[in-house]
Amino acid sequence: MRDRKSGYGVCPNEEGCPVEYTLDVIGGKWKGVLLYHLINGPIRFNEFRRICPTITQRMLTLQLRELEQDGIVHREVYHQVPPKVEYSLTEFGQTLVPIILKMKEWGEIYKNQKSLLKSAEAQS
Amino acid sequence: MRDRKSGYGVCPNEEGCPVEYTLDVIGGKWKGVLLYHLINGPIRFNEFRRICPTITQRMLTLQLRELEQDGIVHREVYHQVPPKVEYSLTEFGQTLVPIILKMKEWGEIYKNQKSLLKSAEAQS
DNA sequence: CAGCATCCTCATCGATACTG
DNA sequence: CAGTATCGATGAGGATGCTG
Repeated sequence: MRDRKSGYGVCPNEEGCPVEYTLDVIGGKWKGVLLYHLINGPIRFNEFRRICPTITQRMLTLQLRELEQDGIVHREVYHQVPPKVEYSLTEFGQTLVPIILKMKEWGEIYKNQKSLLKSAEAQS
Repeated sequence: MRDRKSGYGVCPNEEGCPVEYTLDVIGGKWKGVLLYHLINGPIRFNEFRRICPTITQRMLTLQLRELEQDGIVHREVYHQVPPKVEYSLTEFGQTLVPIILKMKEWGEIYKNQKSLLKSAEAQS
């Protein structure tokens, strides 16, 4: 992911790939999850680490930076000791909320159902 | 992507990551695009290659296989000469259509707007 | 036509150590 | 607390050649 330089516009002769653009923004390994949690309000760096213990510090930083650069996430630095940084959705980021929620919804519904369908298809 | 073995369930202590599951299914580099085009009906292998000229044969095969294994896409083989294989959305795959369309919508709207917001934020 | 197999490259990601 | 820097391993992905 994040090969936007060469990534977006992979279908040069055709207009119909805005889906790809969207996926490029939210399709990172962790971005969906991070965004999902940001819906409820600002989150601090180490809060994320608690929420997703398996994400490495490095990845968390990188993914957040990308979201920040895409204008999805705002990074608010409080210059104090100890330091405090809060991440939140920008107005632009808010426009993604419906999609995130739909993905959440779908995941909840079909997370289990899929295995059923798969085994059913395997028999046919 | 497609590290489902270790990928899904990265937030072990928490339930709220169905988003991740969904992204795992549609988040592949090309899956979104492939699915998007399948909304309009079955597509043959080389049709895809025409639609997305930059995708390699190998990648196309792999991505389609994954979608097939996830029960999203159906692969219909016509045993004839020359061979013909048609890919289509399964019923299960159809449940993803609203999400795909929402992503398409978002991509269309914000593809341009983003750059505006970004430059605006850069100045602040 | 619609692939599979192989080789190889380069980006991604994790682990570890260090910092304002 | 919230990172950055560096190194090394892994695996995604491209190029090429062959097949039913």
